[in-house]
Amino acid sequence: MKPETRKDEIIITAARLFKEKGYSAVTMRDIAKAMGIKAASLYNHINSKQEILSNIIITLAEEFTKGMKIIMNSNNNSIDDLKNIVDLHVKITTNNAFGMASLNNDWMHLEDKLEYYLELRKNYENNFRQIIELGIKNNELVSADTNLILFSVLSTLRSLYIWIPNKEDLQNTNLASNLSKVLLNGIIK
Amino acid sequence: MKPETRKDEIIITAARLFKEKGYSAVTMRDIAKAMGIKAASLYNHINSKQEILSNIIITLAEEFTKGMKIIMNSNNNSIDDLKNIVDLHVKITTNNAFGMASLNNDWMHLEDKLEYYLELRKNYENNFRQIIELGIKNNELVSADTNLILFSVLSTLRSLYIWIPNKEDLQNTNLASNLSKVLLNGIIK
DNA sequence: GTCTATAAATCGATAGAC
DNA sequence: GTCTATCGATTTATAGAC
Repeated sequence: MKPETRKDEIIITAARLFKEKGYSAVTMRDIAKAMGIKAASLYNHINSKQEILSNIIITLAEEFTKGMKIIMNSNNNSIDDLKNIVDLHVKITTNNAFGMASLNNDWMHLEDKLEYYLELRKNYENNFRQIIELGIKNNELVSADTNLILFSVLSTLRSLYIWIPNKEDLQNTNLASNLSKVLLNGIIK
Repeated sequence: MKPETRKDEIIITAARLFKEKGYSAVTMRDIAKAMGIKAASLYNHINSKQEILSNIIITLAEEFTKGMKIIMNSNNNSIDDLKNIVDLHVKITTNNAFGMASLNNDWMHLEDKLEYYLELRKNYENNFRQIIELGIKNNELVSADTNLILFSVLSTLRSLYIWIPNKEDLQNTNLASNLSKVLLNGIIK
């Protein structure tokens, strides 16, 4: 996420602050101060605080939608589909960990784009669930409750934005493949 | 979490609203309105909005600390320790899912109690890590990266508050034991 | 224990100069 | 593209009547 326009710069700065304190607790003055300008100047590039949030979240939600579409259209087995989903989350989160915080925690503050976001999220979860169900049907996955598996795996993937920035803790090299192993095979020897 | 005093009632109402929109986006008027009174009346029972948040979060953090202490003092093997940790999270979250949202998402808005909270969380994670490390050392757990296992399991447990209230999705009966199976044994057949 | 009224600070956003 | 100045609305919290 390199800023190419002044608008991008605002969005990236805002995403970083939103991650620290959440959308509602960050003021336009906070964003401006972090950029070394005054709050009024922001409005020469964006129309509202809401537009910043909307841009952060919808951009990411559409990336996930696009990635999931490719996975659904492949002819892989369920295990490989799941590995590709892990890859997708690691890749998007590594590229924009700050924005992922807004996607996870501030989507309810969307206004115009709230319904659209909820639609994208619903479709994503339904596709994810479909992959799990097919895996169970084909005897590739254990026959545990589908929603329990979905919840367990997706919770970990959605929390990646908290851990990925700490490069000391989690070596990013092969993070996706190591995470897939833990999620798929468990942790018992 | 049954309200016994008027103060409890305020805290429980606030926790429900904090879960929906986050601490910063909920006003004292919102809380009062949900209780059918005026905002000024709240101050006859609590001293500040901050005190409400602090009460919600610290109560829960101390419950986890207490539960972890019991687990650490038991002489179980690592697998049973992990199962007991899952039980602990399911139990506390089932009892107070709304409050868990604040614990996870609004801890950074703590003021006086922020340091204390961070201390409790650090100790909890260190104990958790110790259990995992011992499990790896004793050949009970796979020798994956300790922090990766900690991250993966803890992320799922911390997200329980989102899913547990949807009783349709996740049957709460045996949730803890089914979740332990998925987390420990994975999902591959 | 709840109310009305209001203080003091801060919010998002706009107008207009440079 | 950034600034100063400011508007109107909203925030937490208090004072004092009932």
